[in-house]
Amino acid sequence: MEQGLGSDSNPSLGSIDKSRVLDVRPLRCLVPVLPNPPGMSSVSTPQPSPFVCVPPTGPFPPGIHPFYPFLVPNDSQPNRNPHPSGVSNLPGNRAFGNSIPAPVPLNSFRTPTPQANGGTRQSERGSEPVVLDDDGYSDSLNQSGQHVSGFSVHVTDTEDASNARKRRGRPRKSRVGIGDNNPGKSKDEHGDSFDVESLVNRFLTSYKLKQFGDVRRANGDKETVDSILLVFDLLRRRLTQLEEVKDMSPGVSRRPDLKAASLLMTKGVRTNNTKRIGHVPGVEVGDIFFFRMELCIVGLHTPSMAGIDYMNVKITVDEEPVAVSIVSSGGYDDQGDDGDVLIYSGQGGVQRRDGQMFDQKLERGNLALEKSLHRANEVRVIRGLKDIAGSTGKIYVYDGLYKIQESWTEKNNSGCNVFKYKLVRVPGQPEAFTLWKSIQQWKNGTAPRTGVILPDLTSGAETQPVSLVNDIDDEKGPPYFTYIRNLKYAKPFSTPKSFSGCQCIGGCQPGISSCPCTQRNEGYLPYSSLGVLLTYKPLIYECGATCTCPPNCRNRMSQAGPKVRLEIFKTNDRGWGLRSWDPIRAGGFICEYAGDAVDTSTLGDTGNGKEDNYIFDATRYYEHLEAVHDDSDDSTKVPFPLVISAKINGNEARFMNHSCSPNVFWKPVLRESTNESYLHVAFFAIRHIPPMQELTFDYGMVRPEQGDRGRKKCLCGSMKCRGYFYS
DNA sequence: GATACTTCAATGCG
DNA sequence: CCGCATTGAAGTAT
Repeated sequence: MEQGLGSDSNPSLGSIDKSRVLDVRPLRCLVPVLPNPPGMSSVSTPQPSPFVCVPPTGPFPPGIHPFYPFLVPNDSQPNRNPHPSGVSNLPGNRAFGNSIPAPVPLNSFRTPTPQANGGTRQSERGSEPVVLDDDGYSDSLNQSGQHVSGFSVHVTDTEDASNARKRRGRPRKSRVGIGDNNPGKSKDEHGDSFDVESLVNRFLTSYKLKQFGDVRRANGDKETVDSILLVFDLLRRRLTQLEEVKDMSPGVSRRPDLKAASLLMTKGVRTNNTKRIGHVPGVEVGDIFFFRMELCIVGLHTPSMAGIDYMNVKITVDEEPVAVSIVSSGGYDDQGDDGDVLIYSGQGGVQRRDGQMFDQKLERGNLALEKSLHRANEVRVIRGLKDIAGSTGKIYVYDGLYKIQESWTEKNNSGCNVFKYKLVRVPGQPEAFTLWKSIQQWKNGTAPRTGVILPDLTSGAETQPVSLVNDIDDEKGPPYFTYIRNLKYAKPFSTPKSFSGCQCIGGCQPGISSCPCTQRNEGYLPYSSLGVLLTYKPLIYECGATCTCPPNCRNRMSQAGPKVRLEIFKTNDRGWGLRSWDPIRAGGFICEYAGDAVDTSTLGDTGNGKEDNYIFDATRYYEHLEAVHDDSDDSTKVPFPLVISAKINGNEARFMNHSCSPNVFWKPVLRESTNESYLHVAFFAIRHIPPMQELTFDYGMVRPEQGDRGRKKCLCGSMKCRGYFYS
């Protein structure tokens, strides 16, 4: 099938377009020279360049297009390349046979600690030294050891802020005040701009992103990356909620993702701003994303649409483009089913207006990939997959570093030349994309999940099975308990005045102001259509027994049970734990805490008697995980006396372990009917959670009057670990 | 420095 | 559930 035209790996093919092949011809052994990487001059680490400066010498070899400014150095060049992996005999160099000296990878900035990405996913430690001030802000240190801080949001001289000024001066359709022709003005009349602007500021304060120096913008760390992604998605969800109640005026597209990113970027809130080859600090192999803009604001892949990201690297006098990352998500005819191998198509060759095809050219990203091939540089690979949960939309998986092994051109269906690049994953990295493939096989039955003790703990009670797995030792399972779907009450939590419920046909919809359930939630539905939490309110009002809407109403999210495929598994050192085969996006519903509601008036008597390790206590002190809530209703911060025991009856939530750096939080949910109302506890993802990452939440601190009962040593291993927790 | 151009998005409609 | 048109924003190139 494949034409193999102009293939480096198939030089024997005769009838090919020679002129085209010429352009693809490998660059010959360029010696990397990197005295001072661009963009780093002001903040560079005081580290001498390991590279040797070799000026261009000699004539161009015959056949080499003069496009390349470099020449073949003589063979006595010293090789002080610090890169660990010896690079030689790359198939891509076959066209030049054995006379090619080993290509030397071009390093730009070294990721401060490659370990941050090479270690296990469990590690939550940051990759850069961070110093805590008195004020608690984690500022980086500059070269002379001084704190770099004092970034003022409105007036700075940073590149980002000046860009922001430029943008502000020019009217843009995408500004947040929808339909507002004077962005930044008339905030009184356009409530949205004011609300959103103050909301952003509140987020930035809460997540310590206001003190945001150039250093932190240039180089990220885990905490910074997490915070930025967190704020991005909180903003995006709130904007979604605000927009979905409005009528769609034709010609205006709803892009909360772009708006959220734009709001952050105009304030200079982004990180890993300086491009680099190799890993990006704060982003781990296996991390997942749901929007291209997320990749952009954390510096993993900066183009908002294009598939190839590259940077110009200075070699003596000239510059040379080198690829830093690619996104493979189905836009072209890539082949990546082999897991660790990816055949990536070059860019271009299609007119976006009319879809007309033509030959791809060796320019831009294609040229950068070609250079990276002959430099033997590593390229970050992000794999885009279809999001199974939401039929629309994609998931982007950071699959780590690859090396380009060879390149060639092919004819596509229209007979036009397309560049192809064969990338092979650098060994020794944590499993990422291949794990997704394994899970897919577990699901469709083509490969067994090892260590399964019980395929479905719920016995079909839930729409998704919950399996019990132990693939590390002989333990046959936790002590016996009865699976129940919901929290059980001996008596109603409270009796409301009178709540007749809604009559929404086909489920509650946004923007229906007459819906009593919408009214209870102050005008907005608390969940998106995909089951993602949109509201910041401290209490969610779901539809209850007297509502006539169907069970799949989106305001019955926690009643419907888990939508992700959960697994109870044996951990290394913390007993049994909970994790998900499916990715969970930030704000995504996971499950409720089922069990028996404990009569708190008698808790003191019974609690001392026997050990109960399956207690959920909502009366404890919990840190503000979201750190924000609408200031309109402080009154609804309910200190409700709910205690649940899941010792005898319970669901998968009873296996969720504690962590001082959790990825899950809980929120109270009220389900009301005419005469009774019941309070429940629902769990949601704090951030995007990749498959098979353990789900944990903060068990909270007991109040002083509760004593030290249940205090245990914490093994969560996070950087912020308190050292203990209360079971 | 402004402006044009390119681009493996994301959405909503028919 | 798809194909299609539409609106987009960042970064690079001019």
